Amino acid sequence: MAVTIKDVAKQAGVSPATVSRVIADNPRISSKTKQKVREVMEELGYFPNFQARNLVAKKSQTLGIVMENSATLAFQNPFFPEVLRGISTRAHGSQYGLYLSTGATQEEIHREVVEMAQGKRVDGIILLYSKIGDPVMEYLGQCGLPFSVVGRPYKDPETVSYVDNDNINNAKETVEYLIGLGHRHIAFVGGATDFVVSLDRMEGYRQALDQHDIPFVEAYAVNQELMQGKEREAIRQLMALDVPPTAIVTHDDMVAYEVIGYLEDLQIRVPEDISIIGFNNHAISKHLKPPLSTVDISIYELGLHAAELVLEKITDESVPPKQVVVSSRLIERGSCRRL
Amino acid sequence: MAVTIKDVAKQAGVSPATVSRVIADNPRISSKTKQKVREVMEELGYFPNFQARNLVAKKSQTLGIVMENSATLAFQNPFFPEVLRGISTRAHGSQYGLYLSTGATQEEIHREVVEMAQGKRVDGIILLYSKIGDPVMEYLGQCGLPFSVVGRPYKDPETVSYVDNDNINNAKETVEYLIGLGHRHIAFVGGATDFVVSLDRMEGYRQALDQHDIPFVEAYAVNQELMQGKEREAIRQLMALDVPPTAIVTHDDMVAYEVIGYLEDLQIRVPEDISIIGFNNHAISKHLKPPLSTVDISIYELGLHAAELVLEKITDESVPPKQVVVSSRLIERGSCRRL
DNA sequence: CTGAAAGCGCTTACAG
DNA sequence: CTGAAAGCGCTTACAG
Repeated sequence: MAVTIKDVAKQAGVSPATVSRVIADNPRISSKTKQKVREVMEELGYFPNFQARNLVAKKSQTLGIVMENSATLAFQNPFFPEVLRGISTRAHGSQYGLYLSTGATQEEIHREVVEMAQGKRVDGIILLYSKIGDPVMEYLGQCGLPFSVVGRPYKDPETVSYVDNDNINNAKETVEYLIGLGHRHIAFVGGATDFVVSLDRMEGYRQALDQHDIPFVEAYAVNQELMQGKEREAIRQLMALDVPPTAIVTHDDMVAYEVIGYLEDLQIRVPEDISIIGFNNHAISKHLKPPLSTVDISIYELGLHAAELVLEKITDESVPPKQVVVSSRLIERGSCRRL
Repeated sequence: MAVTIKDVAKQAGVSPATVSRVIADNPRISSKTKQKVREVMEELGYFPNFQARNLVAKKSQTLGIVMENSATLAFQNPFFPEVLRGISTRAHGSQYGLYLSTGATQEEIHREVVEMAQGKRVDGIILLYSKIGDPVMEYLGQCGLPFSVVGRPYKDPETVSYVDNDNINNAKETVEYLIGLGHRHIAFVGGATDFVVSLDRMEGYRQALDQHDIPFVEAYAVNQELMQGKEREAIRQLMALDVPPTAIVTHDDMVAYEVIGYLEDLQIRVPEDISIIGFNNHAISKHLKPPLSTVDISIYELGLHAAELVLEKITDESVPPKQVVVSSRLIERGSCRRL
């Protein structure tokens, strides 16, 4: 059996209550007693039982991390480890542990979150994505548990603490960068349209076109739903248009790599024949040929702030919801050319 | 306050013990009572408190994941999310949760592991790396907590449950593949030499050379310690040798990308002037130009088995240590050419 | 400055 | 088939 507070108490000739106070470094305990108890703890190899401690303290010193695991997408993308690194760093600084959701479907995730919250497994939750009509976000909003979101909530964003990039502006500036290079026929390959980030980037794309009096061409705007897994065919069709685009903005570097591959198969060269720009600045993007121009979104910072936001809420429930915008920057490399 | 077992008991007109038994689906409870209790649970929105339940059950239904976080390396590498996906899938299947270590230094990690184990925070641990003289592994071996390792332990491997690739053979076959293409001057860019996987791959490299009567050239074998962060310079020196290599094996795809970049700066083309092969088959490697030949090590499977192994140990402490070898395969793409 | 007692929310022999 | 009681390992008013 593991050594408990009672064993220490007996050995040190004090009461369990005193041992408990020594652990908490209660100032009302004499330093002699503290020292004695600490020696015994050392000697017996005592370690506090978290379950017991958390049960009475009504907290867990743990943050729940909820991610989209469906289709293994979140895991494939380097976004996840990097945001986790940010969260981990901040959580560790406040002695918080990390508990990961493992569910694959939306239902499983939802159930897990309810269990985490109701079962008092975690003191707060970080939601790593924001999608439209998400029951998980809905539940979090109601249940009262502190939480933060990476990404702007679709509904009532001002009522929740979240961290995000200015995705609309990012996309806008990205498109304007291409316009500045002389492009007028710019396509956009977006992500799943139930994610807010996808909507925002599409919105920025449209805004940029609008402001520069470039008509929005339906066929230039592609997204995951439209492609239905047939990315190759979608790109083929895009390039087979009467007026094919001279530049493509993709919502993620990984997608950019794929698109570049499809284009090559069509004997279309980047950047000679077409310019490509990505998003998220993966670690390998600079090693590509041509090196991929992209938008760095400071993923690590997103994680850091997400953790900071929940931790704030946990420390003081009454703190009003807070929104943090993390800066992004366009990184020019070799995948776009001036027309 | 959250609703407890007592509230349910009162409302249902039974004792708390009965409610507890209904939760556990104890067969000795009449189905009428069960139904009634379940209705009340539903009605009141009851959820069991994990802390309390775990305290008495002396288990946590949680697996601890311990990773190397130093220098942010583990996080950058796609290995981590993929192995986590495997673990997550298996753990979820057995209703186990995942608890992540957050420490950055070896000392912090060690302390965390001791806390996880002694504090009964987790029922078992998966160690995501194997290095020489690792105090964490040492501790795990002694403390009696079920654990498994991704990677062969350096000391007494037969006494611990681990999953690994046959790294020696992988490297050997990789080198032999290059020999088969007519290469005789083959360099090896390895990882940190305190990781067992690095040693193994180096060993396989030497074995292949030996068996084909190719002398081992000291200057051809580079590793992380030797380079000391000056990878570019190391590659320059390598190529400036009197007899420069005609092929380079790198211990990870990410390293291969970098090396390719440095080579290009030296006006050395891949695969025309030199062949390159990587390890671990990152998702983007196929999109590179040239597409990177590499060794796929079934990372997802590694995670799956690692979880399986701890879970086995947790279910039955007496089960003997088990070793699983996960298959790997060389993927020929465009980065190597026949001499 | 320290201890006895109650209690956190649950489970599980022990009775009946 | 069900309940009363003890207990998991800790913390924290309440006394003194």
